[in-house]
Parts: sequence; structure tokens; C-alpha cells
Amino acid sequence: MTTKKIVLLDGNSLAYRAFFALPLLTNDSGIHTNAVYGFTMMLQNILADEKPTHMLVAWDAGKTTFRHQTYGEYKGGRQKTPPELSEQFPYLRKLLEAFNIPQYELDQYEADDIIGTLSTTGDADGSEVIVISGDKDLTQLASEKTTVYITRKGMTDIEKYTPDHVKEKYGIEPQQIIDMKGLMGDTSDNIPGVPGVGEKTALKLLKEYGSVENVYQSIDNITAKKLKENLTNNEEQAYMSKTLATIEVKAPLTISIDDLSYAGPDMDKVTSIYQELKFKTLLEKIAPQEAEKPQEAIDIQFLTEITEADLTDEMAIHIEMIEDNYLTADILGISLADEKRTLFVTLAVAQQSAIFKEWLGNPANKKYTSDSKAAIASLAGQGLIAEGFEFDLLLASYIVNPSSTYPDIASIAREFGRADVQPDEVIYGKGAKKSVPDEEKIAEHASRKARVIWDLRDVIETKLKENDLYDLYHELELPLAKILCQMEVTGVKTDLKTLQEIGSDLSAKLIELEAAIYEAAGEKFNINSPKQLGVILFEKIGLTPIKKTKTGYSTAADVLEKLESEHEIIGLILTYRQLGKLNSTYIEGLSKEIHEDGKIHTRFQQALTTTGRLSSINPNLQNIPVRLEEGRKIRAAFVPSEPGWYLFAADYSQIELRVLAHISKDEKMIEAFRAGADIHTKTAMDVFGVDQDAVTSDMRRAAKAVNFGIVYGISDYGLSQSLGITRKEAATFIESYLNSFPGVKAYMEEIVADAKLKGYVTTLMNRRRYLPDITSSNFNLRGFAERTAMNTPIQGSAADIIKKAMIDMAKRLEDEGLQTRMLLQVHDELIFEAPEDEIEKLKQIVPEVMESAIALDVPLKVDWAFGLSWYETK
DNA sequence: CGCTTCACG
DNA sequence: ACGTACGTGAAGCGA
Repeated sequence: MTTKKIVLLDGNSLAYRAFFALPLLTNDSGIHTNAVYGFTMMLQNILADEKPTHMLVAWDAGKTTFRHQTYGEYKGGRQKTPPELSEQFPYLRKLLEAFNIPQYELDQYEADDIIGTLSTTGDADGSEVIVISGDKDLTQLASEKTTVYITRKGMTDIEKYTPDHVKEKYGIEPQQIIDMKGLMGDTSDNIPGVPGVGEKTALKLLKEYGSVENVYQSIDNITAKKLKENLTNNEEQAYMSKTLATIEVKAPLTISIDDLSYAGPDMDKVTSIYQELKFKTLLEKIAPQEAEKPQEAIDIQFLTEITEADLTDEMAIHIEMIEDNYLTADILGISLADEKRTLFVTLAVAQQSAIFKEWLGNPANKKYTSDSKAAIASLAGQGLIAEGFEFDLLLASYIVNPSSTYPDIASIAREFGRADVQPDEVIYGKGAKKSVPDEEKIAEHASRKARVIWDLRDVIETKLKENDLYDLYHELELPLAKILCQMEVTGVKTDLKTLQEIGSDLSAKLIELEAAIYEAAGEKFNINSPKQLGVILFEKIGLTPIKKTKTGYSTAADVLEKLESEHEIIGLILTYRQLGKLNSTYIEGLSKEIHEDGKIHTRFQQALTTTGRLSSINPNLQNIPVRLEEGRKIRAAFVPSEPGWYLFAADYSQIELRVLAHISKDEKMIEAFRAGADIHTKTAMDVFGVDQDAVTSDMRRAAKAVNFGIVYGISDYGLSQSLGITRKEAATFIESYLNSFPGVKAYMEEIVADAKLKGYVTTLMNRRRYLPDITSSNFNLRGFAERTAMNTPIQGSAADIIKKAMIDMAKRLEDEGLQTRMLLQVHDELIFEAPEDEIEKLKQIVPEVMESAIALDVPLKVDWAFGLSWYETK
């Protein structure tokens, strides 16, 4: 038996969604393509996942519909379709024709009504129906046989509304969606609803009375005075709103389900449209080999012996590895390129060549590479010393735009217009299929990389100079790469025994807690599964769910803390989670990362964060516990690598607020830092208008939270969450803060305005971050971009400063001839290991160097400590 | 492989 | 009305 599978798409809604979800892409010919692209991506996924037998894209027809006879203002006040979107509709229609997907529109009806009519018919026939839209109104069509897919951000992300899911999400049946709209209205369609009734009230009323009609029949039972008044005065409007929101399921269609049969696309036509629109990734999906024009052959010299003539004082060099952890990966070969030649040598040939080793170690020979840190570290692992890296493609492209992250050289090259390097995944495969190909293939791949590095250097350096970014790149990031390399290669000695002792202690406690939790719950379950835990807490025990996630009840710590007094199990779970985290991530996780030399070698990602910070991976040594004592003990396992040595830690005090004081030029804040005041206490004095002696610990705590909020780009909601107060109270706090610090207030306003004007913000050292969403009409995106505009200059400048300090520090250690080694950077602190007899010197030079990394309008302050383990440096 | 949770600054 | 604090990485679950 064959059942039909009918997919019905809401064309206009999906095009709008795609348009606003994706950045305004233009192809080479200047045509905007984002809506077509997003629509197509979604379509491809649906075709692949659902394999429909019948399909239709329904469009809205013209301006007026039968709903306008009911209410002239229906969809009134809507902004005109942006021209950048309008111009994309013809392409969408053409594309759908190429896919052989039927399209339909009907005068006086909206796409919803076409879909509603067909889904109802299909449903009655026993067919499986999928409705796809960006508009949640369509969830009213959900039924046993009909599922409604609503796209979420990014288009390919989809939320599936079955009747159960509607019920779970809203607590009502799909048919009641129209009652909900009747009561709350819909601003986007200009449906009025009942004033003063929003989603919450509407749902409450419906849970009690079931429908708009029943609400009015029982109107006398409603006690809330204002609500009753609003309902009574707007009865007609409520009924009308419900009618407007109701999708017509008996539209006079001139097509039937049989007209929708779908047999697959006309690939030739699809390909030609993709080519016209320059959809490269989509083209590759269809025909990987045809996607690109055949690659031009590259002439490679495969050297078995290196002569002086092969090497010059200016060359691109690339170290090819299949694994991304260059600290442990094997080197598959080395490629070199200059203006004329492209060379490839195996590791063995390189290692045996005195000529090559001399060339490599001589800094006068300028080397251009991608990821100099990886190059230096991997070569050092093979006993090859490399000096003189003058260009780093990875860092340069990151500085041009830190928001674009690249998985490999191919994608960087592509960004700058070069398509002649294949992605690593294509050469090596991925997942289980990943393997080393024959040497010829490696040689070609590596050589193409060296070639593109050579060719792009000039292009990218020019771009850096144009944007005033060259200094940041060349004087800060490039020298830092070498220092980070040294830190990674040095590693941190980690005492496995200490970890194991803490681990067995934790394990014992976890077993006890586990038993106590099962006892309290009355059954065994997986405590680590939020899903199972949610069932136990909120269904079996019957606690009140405070927050929901996409997938169910939230069981996050802040939620559980609010329930702690309700049931003994909560406290046990919180402790279990805390200790479980320590055990799995830190004890077990870190133990696995200890190398044969007894050390952990993290890698610092220098071209990743959007703000300019570093990140640490494999393992992450920037998030070792410190806030709670149980976790802090983990730090006892990190020790000096030589007998008689110490760990020495130094951190910037309040660096972000000092940066804020400087860039905002707020006089009060500058004054406070110059006077050496406790900034949170000072903030409390100003915000609450009291003397220092009258500042209570609660006031200081609140002031501290506001200071954090300010740094993050404050919102009343965020502050209310962190302080556990109402939004209104939070808003009052913020207002009195900004009145106390007018310079800060002005800065926040100016930076957002400036970002809107220029499209980006910068840090003290000119690091740039582009914020395309800052002019978005989407409230969320814009709000996020605005907060980012406020935060990035602060977080990013602090990152600039500590990077500069690291460079100065490395130089100082060298100049002073000290043995001290820099080991770690944790955003505002530096960790060193040092022989005992250098500690006195460090006490003096570390704060001196760090504090003078940059001159601000306020002093920088550094605190330090030393001890026999990281735990003791407090 | 996405989601949730939680560790850090 | 909208639904958020900024920046990260790792582990475990469950489709």
C-alpha cells in the first residue's frame, strides 16, 4: 500500500523568514540572493528528509483578500516588502519550476488558506501531510496526520508541531490557536484582539474556558476587574479577531491533490540556476566534481635532495598535517613556494638536509605561512628549529574579520577569491573514513596551500593596511604566536596522583549521593539526563516548573535553587551535579590529557574569538575551577615542572572596568580608580547615595552586579536575573547608575550610534568587529548587536592589553636572562613557573611590566601570588 | 550532532 | 509585545 506524503509550503512566509534570517548576501552580479539561498537550503533538507510524493508551494495573491471585507485594516501598517526581497521572488519561482514543484495562488485568498484547504483534504484521505511555514499561526492545522514545521533562526532549523507539541508548548489544542489569536490579537497582521490581553492571559482564559465563545458565556465568573472590563468592551472585536485568524479550509481551489504529485527536479535546470546565482556550496552538493571548473594543473618540484638554489630569503612554507592537534600530529610533508616555483619535500628529506635546517633556522630568511604557531611547534617536535615568520595567513584573515572562522586554508583562500585549494575534508575524508592518501595527492594539496599563501600575502596585507589593522596584526598578534607556541610546547606539569586522590574522594561521595537521590525519588533513573530528571521532579514529585527549554523542562541550577526549599532531593541533585562535573570534566578529563612528559599541553586558539580573546582547547585550561573550594582543590594538581621551582600567578585587578573608565572618560570613575578605591563600594555609594560606612554587603553585591552588567551591555532583564529582583527594580538601578556615571551613559549611547554609522566597533589597539545586525529590523538581533557594541571594545581592549603584556614580559625575561617560563594566560592573568631564586625578581618585574603594557587615564593594577601549586597561588 | 548544563574570565 | 545579560570549551544524553 502506498500512502501519500504531501508537503505544503507557505512561499511568502518562508521567503520573508529566509530574508531576515540571513545576512544580505549579494553575488558577483549584485543580485541579492539571501532569501533564495535560505529557501533552497531548507527545501533541500526537506526533500532529503521527507521524500514527499506530493508537493506545493502556495503564494499569497495580491493585496486584498476576503479578510479585508471583514476588517479593512487587516495587515494594515505593514512595512512595504523591501526591494532587496522583492527582486528575489522571480528567482524563487524559477527555481521551484526547475525543481518541478507545483506553485499555486488564488485571488482573494492567502497562502494559508490554500494550505489549510489542501491539508484538510489530504488529512481526510488518510495521507500524511507536512505544512511548512515561518508563521506560527499555521500550527492551528496540526492534527493526527498533519504536522506543521515552523522554521527557526537560520532556516534549516525546524520546530515540528504535532498536536502534542502544541499542547506541550501552549497547553491548548491546535484548534484553540484561533481562540488565542482572537483574544491576544496579532500585531504583525494587525489583528486587534482584546486590549490588555497578551499570550499569558489568553492561555489562562482558554485553559479555563476553552474558547472565545465560552469566555463570554462565563464572563461573570471573571473576577479581575480590568480584564473583565476589557473583555466586555471588546466582545465584537474578539470574535472578529478570531475569524480573521481562522484559516479557511474550504477555499474554492482549482487544483486538487492529484495535481501536486512530485517526481523530482530537473537537475540541468537547477544547476543552471545555481550557477546563475553563484550558489557554490549547493552546486557542490549536487555534483562535487563539476562544481568548480577543473582546477588548473600546478607544477610541483618533488625534491629528494635540497640544494642552496632551491631556497631563497623569501618563501611561503606550509607544514601539512592530517590531524588538527599540531602538538601531536605527524608531518605528512613540507611545501614551499615563491614567485616562480612550488616545491615539496618529505619530512625525512627535510630532516636530513643541513641546507634546509640552516635556511629554516635563519630569521633573515622570511617565511610566509598559515598558522605560524602550528608550524613552529610541529617542526620543533621533529627537531627542526624555525625562525623568521613574517606572514601568517590565519592571523591576518582573523584580524581582517574576527567573525569569520575558517576550518582550513581552503576556506580562507576562498574568502579572498582563490578557489584552487581543496578543503582538507575532500582530500582526507571525514569521520571514520578519514585517512592519509598517497604521497602525490598530499604533495599537490600541500603545494597548492603554499602557492595560495604566497599569492595572498600582498592582497591581505594591503587590506590590513587600508583598515589600519597592520600594526595590530604585525606587532601584536604575530609576535604573540611565537610566545604562545612556547607556552604550549612547555606545558604544565600535572600530578596525576593528586587528581586520582581527589577523584576517589569524589567517586565515593557521588555513590552516596546517587543512593540518596534514588531514595528521595522513590526510583532509579539517570540523574545526568535532564529529560529523566524533569519527569521525576515536575511530574512524579509535582514541583512547579519555573522555566522551559526547547526540549522540555529546564533543570538548570538557577531553576533548582529556587525550588530548593520545596523538596530534599533538590539539594542532593545540585551537589551531585557539582561533584559530577568535577569528576567527569576535570578529574577524568584532565587525567586523559597528561602526556608522557607528565605535562598537559593545551593549545591556545589565537584566531577564534570575536573579541580578540584567546581560547584554550584540548584541554581547556582557562576554566579550571576556582569559585568553590571543592573544585579549587583541582588546582593542587598543577605544579612546577622542576624541583625547587614555584608557580607564580599575576592578575589584573578590574581590568575591564578600568578600560571602561578610560574609554568612556567618565570623570567619577577615573577619579575612583586613581584614588585606589574599591570600585564596587564606590559604585554602591554613588548609586544608593550613601557614605562609605553605610554601604552594606548587599549594596556592594548589587553594585558589583550592575558593574558586570554595564560591561556586558546592560539590560534590565539580565540584571534582574542576576540579582533575583524584578525587572522594574533592575531598571531603576540601571537608571541611577547611569545618572551617577554620566560619562558611561554617554559612551554607551555613542558607541551604539557609532556602530550603526560605521558598521563596526574597535578596541584600543584598533581591533575591529563588524556588527551587521546592528541595523536589523529584528528586535532580538539588533538588541544583541547593540550589547555587543558596548561589550566588545571593553572585553577586546582588555584582551589587547594582556597580549601586549605577554610580549613585553617575554622580552623582559629574555633581557634579564631569567629561566622563568610563561605557562598560561587566563584572560586577565598570567601563570609562570620559576626557580626559587627568581621569585624576588618576579615580584618586582611582573607587576611592573603588566601595569605598563599600555598607558591609560587610570592606573592598571596587578596582584600576584606564588606557591608550590596553582592552588597555592592565591 | 544538537541540546543542555556548567566550568572559567 | 518582542525575550536577552558578554566571551569561551567540554561532557553527557538521546535522536
